[in-house]
Amino acid sequence: MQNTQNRITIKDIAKRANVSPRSVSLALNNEGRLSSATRENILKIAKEMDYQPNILARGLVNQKTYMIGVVLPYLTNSFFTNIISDIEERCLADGYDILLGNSSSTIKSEKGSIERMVNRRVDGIICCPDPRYFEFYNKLLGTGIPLIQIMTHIKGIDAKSLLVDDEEGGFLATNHLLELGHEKIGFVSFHEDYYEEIQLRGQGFRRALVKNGISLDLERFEMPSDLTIKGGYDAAVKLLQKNPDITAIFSSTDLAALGVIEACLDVGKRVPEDISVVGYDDIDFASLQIRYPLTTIAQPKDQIGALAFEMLKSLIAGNQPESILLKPELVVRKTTGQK
Amino acid sequence: MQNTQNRITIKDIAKRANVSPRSVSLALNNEGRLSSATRENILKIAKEMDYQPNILARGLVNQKTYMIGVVLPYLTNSFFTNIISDIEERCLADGYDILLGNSSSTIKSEKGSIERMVNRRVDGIICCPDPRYFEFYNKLLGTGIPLIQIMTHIKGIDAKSLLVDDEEGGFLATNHLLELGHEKIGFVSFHEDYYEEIQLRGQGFRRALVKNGISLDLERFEMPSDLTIKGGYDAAVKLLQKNPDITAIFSSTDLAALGVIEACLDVGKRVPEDISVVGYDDIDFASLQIRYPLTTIAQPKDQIGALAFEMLKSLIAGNQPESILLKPELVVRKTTGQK
DNA sequence: CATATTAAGGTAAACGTTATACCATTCATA
DNA sequence: TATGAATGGTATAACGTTTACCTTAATATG
Repeated sequence: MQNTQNRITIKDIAKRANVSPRSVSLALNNEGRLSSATRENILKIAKEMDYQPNILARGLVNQKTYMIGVVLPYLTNSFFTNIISDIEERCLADGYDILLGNSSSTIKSEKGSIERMVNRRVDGIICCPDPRYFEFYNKLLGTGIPLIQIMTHIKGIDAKSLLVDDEEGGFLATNHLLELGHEKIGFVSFHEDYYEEIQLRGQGFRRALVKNGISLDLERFEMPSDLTIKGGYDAAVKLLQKNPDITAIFSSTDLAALGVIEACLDVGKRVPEDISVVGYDDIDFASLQIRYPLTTIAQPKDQIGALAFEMLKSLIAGNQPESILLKPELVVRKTTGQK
Repeated sequence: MQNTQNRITIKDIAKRANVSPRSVSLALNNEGRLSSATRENILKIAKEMDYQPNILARGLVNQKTYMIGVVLPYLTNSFFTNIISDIEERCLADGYDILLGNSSSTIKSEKGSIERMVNRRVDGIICCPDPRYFEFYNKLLGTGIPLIQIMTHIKGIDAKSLLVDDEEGGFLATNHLLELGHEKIGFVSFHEDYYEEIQLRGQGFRRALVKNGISLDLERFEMPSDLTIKGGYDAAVKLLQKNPDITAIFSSTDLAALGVIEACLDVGKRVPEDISVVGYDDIDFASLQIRYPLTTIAQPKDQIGALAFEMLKSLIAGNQPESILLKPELVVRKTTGQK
């Protein structure tokens, strides 16, 4: 099948309307000085011929594509797809489109995605940068492309960020457990240290302990993990072995929390009667769990997409938006209870 | 901040290399007859200047954008995001990018998304069309744009489709229950009839009954629902009221199945000891359920994205790929058991 | 009535590529 | 020694818009 797409151009309309291409352009964009008679005639003909503007050509001369790049990890993670969905909604309203990129698999894919978007001359980029690529992003920003980093950020690069206060989140989670009377609390942390944000959750954990005058031997109560389900499971098993008197566990992600709960149940502990579990992220399935809907820290995900787009738009318009730090919220469901 | 993006063009390189722009183009695309000396020199300079091709300009002259549009409903549904993720992976390998569209909210958004993509001159579209928009799609296809419909299809339009055999899926689910000895089986159906695919699940359900010589009063055993969690919950409550002797329920989606299970547990039935539940889709949280991992029908989601892209590529290349009907699979987990 | 102003629209050049067509050389061949 | 092919390159015109800069005619101004 030949692609015989609608190739009506502005010139075709011009010919039919007996005017110059310029007049057609003016009429279509409702600009300039044209008699309303010609203007209306042109618009009528354009409609008749089912004219569709070629946005490429327009972009070429305007130096503006009305496309933004969105590069997030884990396109299958509902947390990120919620954000994309929100951004998309905002984009539409402003005539922007989203060029999608996935940074999850490899270094190559994150840098590759961004480079492709630059080549496509997107007007700006929203991304969740891997903190290890300082050099790359630093150079990228040197070219002046508007970029907003969300959820994570790279220290020292010249880009505004939209973050959620992970330290506060860690504090909220832990404080909730303390208020329920728990004192022996396990913490499932992340085994890599380059993501500052996730480490901050641990700082919040520690601050809450200190504030409540509780001192724990962190060598025993903190267990690093890759934060997958299996990772959470293994971490919980070890925590319970080391500390049989544990009555609560705070997991750095919901996914790992799932594993934690499985592990607790498998060793015969009831949740939350014998052991309370708090997750982090409020990922979709946290609320969708049958019988074990997860108590967790919710990121304000319904704001993130929209705010990020606003910031980017402002940047594109030449302004200097401020970085934003959003506050997380505790969502109490059924996996935590009184000690 | 001014956007001072990298605006090195082919002409800048030409000047530095003392050759014509044409030669630069040839060198960069590794075409034509150029002495290896000049070719290498050009490439070297291009690299030094950190040249990035302008894909817009290229697309304008080639009449090819190397972008494809992907328009799916529910960007937040992991089933669809898995597909997008797979398509994206394939795209990359072939130098394509994805322009994202969401058709979930309104008619306007589905048609709007597609129209925007056409204006952007995408090389092709993968979509999940709403069967009610026959006219729109029919006209669209008249323009010759390559389009592949996945998961759903519109009867009578000239577009190839990639579908999964929902009738077979319904059969598999029901047959599984019958093999476990269940005879009084409830069925949660979809309350709208325009999605032929979902109705087919019901046909498979009925075929399995007939094949096993079981006759049920479908007035009593089939319950229409909107297939949300709440819808599933309500449907199950009604089914159990009408038929206290029910020992199994087949739900047209996993989401509704979640509600079904909640309802069963709430009226004091154990799952699967007292009542077995089968879902449909194998959505992420089906396997992520703590204690209630769902027995369900899995769509071959790891194939769909890749196959759809291959079909589209073939179409773009001017070939006529065949429509494909994939087979679903039964995944037995923990919500079904012997009667 | 001469001149300035303005309304309405045209011409042609951009934007950054690639494609078509053509022009020089050089070198082997009859 | 013409002739033809191979080699290495260039000039120019697209692609579909927008825009800077003209032109013309009509109207206003004094």
